[in-house]
Amino acid sequence: MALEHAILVSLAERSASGYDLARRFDASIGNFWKATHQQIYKVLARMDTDGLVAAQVVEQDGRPDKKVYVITDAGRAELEEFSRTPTRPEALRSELAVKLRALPFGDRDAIVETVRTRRAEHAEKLAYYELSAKRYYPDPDAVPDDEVGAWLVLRGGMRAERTGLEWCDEILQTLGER
Amino acid sequence: MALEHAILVSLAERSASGYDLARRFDASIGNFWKATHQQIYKVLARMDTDGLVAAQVVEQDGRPDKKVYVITDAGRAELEEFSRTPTRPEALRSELAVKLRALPFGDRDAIVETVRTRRAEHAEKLAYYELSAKRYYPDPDAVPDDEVGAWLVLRGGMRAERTGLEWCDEILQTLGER
DNA sequence: ACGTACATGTAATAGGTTACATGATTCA
DNA sequence: TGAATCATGTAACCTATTACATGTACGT
Repeated sequence: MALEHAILVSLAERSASGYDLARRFDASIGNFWKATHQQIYKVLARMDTDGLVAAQVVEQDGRPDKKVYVITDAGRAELEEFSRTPTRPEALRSELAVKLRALPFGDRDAIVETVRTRRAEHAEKLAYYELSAKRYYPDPDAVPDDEVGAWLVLRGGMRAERTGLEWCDEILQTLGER
Repeated sequence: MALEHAILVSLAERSASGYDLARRFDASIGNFWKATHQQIYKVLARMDTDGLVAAQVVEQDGRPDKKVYVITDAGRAELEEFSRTPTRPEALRSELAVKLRALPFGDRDAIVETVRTRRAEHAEKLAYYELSAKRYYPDPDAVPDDEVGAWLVLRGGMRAERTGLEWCDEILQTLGER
């Protein structure tokens, strides 16, 4: 399971509570790995019993107590081990593709509308990535060594969104001509 | 669940046994929706009891009997309904991205090797798609109306592979410089 | 008075993977 | 004799989603 490893990476960068992690999975990490808070709490609990992370209860005033999780040596070892295991090609599942194949058996206008919506989603995400890039890495030739990974992931995200957007345009143009 | 719909699309195109479907999910449909034969048999059985498909046992000589599944009217209605429901953005999960973020905590050489492997996979798949395109759609301006969906999906596949490949090149170049 | 942020979880269900199981035919 | 193709499934397990559940503090 790679959610485990995504959490380890996140905790290696900075210790956090389950709640904090859930927010990270809504933003930065969420750009390439989605997870809900329910799932995070569950996996975190198992990782705790497995010794990959250690929890420390922090009392706060005016706010509920929180459990701050810290990556352990075993966790760091697991992360290193993970980096050494081969990654198999991602099993892709494109519902949009299923719908395109369903064109002869479905509602063409509705499918076109779905593509328009998808196009807007790609455009929005691309704009967001470009803004992040400008903000955090104003000079692409001066990205700090320990942030190259994050930078490359951001670059990948931009590429993927741009490609998705262009694909939508091709679909709309092709279907519009007929 | 969209596996259900992928199966309906496939059966709408042509009736098939579970085994046939499993092979299609290894090739054509498998380019955008993965499923194993175990999963297909399970879902197919449920779809049968739900009345979306109907099975007919065909005896063969020299080969085991097979159950040929045919899409029913209810199945066609479900497919049309599916084409009308909005599709939410795909929840992406990129293990490669997790590994890139793990660069400061892992084995750099191993990660680079993973990227090289991934690059080769993209190249292979791209070549395969391009061959398919040349074979089945030699004239892109003369794609039959009922095959535009399939053609557009193929185009999307090519775009995605090319983008993945280019991303790998960027990663290798960036990491090679440091 | 209402919504949002903070904070952590359980329970039920759905979806998916891996391993196991069987048996005939065809081809090298 | 052994591997590949045809053909269909069960069982155990893991992963993920959706719904439910609770309670404080702060701002408007």
